[in-house]
Amino acid sequence: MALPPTIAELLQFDRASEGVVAQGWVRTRRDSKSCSFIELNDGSTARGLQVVVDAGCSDAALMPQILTGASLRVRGDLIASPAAGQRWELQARSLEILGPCDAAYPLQKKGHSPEFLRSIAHLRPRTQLFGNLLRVRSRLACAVHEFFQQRGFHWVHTPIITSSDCEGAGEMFRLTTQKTNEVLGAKGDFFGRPTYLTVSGQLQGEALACAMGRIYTFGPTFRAENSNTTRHAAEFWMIEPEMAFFDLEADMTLAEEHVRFMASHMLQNSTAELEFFGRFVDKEVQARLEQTASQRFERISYTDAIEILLASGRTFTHPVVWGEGLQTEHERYLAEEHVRGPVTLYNYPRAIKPFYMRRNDDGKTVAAMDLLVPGIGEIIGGSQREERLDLLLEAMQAQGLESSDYDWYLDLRRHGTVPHSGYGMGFERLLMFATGISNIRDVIAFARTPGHAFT
RNA sequence: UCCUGAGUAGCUCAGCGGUAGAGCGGGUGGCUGUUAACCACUAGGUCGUAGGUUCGAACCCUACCUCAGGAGCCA
Repeated sequence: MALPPTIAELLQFDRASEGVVAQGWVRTRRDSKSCSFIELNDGSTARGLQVVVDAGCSDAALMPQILTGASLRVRGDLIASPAAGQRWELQARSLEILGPCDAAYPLQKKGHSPEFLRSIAHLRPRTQLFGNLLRVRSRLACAVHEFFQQRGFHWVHTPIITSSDCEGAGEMFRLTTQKTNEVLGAKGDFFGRPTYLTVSGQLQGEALACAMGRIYTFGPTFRAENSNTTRHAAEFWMIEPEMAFFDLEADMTLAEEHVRFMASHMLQNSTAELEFFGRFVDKEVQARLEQTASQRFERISYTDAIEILLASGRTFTHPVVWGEGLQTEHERYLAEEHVRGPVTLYNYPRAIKPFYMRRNDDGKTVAAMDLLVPGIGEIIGGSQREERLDLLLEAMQAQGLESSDYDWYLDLRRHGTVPHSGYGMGFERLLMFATGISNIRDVIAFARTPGHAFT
């Protein structure tokens, strides 16, 4: 038995066709003396199907009940549209209301504010904005796999439940079956030790890379930071490649190729969605993607970046000092004004970076890199990992970490250690870059941020 | 968590000391192969909550709640 066709499939027909069935939700209805026009959408495509119901149609009497939001099944003939605006339209023979929709339906034909749409997360997927976003999200997720699969990477699955309480990436959500007053990780607790939701699959990813060569993870990640910004969520999807025999140079090259690949993919495969985002969300989005897809990325060492900032003649709110982290205003200046495009910063001071990053020969810096894009800021953060046991132990000690907590991780350096590198890319941040949507809460269907875990 | 701003009709907002308004959406009628259609009429609001100032508060003051933007942290 054939699958019911989507509207996207109907619109791709190359000839008129009698007796087709279309199903979907009503976006708008317009009445004329001789007929009514219904725009029907089923999520398969940005443009809906125009259904024409002649006044003489046996089901024309249903028209007053066909309000925005109602779900319909329409049988009719797909014909070339005599009017401008669409190639095909469906001349209805019969209509069936699958689910009526009353006047309390909150979505209208007009645009809504993102804040209002967030309050109806279960209905906002029916808007054009979210339909377009969710289709892009799906395609770009596949594109991530294409990118890595073409380059000999293996997709691995690192655990979501983790027992290392210090993966070096922020506050963690505790996971327990204990009742309120019992101790996390006590004897009766499920795992018999404290467990958390993962903040990064990197450490396990290193173990897998030191066997499989090139691997990547792509899955949910959890951070319990009380961050209230347009770029942070408590639950987000992260892509973390980890490569044996890659130094920082190769790591940066891969990261740049990755961003460029995603930009090209968006331009080639999501043209209808991109046009929508360019019209209603961000006029610059297409130009930015084209620039990213074609331009060579700049690379600037941290030390040179400090020089550039000092020479800029700008007064920044936060002082520019070698050894301090770069503030958002500094990163914005570098990406948006100095380079005017994507830029990779590398070789950061040792003191401000985690223990696992590889110490450079100067003794002062580590082989770390951040890839910044205009408008979003950091989209990728990565490093070459410290593969030398003695230096790794030294770095752990300097940061007050207990080496016995990382025994299995240190073991990788004891048994056939190799130079290796990796990075993390925030998938939602990539989507923000690809669509121009400026708030992370609007690129994930059901966003989790501090105080918000509804739906 | 800190700083700033905002909460008025289902939605987007105007009103900023003197009897609550518009557009959209809903209803009714009209017009038109329409394209976020158009025209007329109509229903719809304890002005975030609780106090206070005043003859009188949506408007001024205080506290709280909620939301947004910026910062920190980062992906």
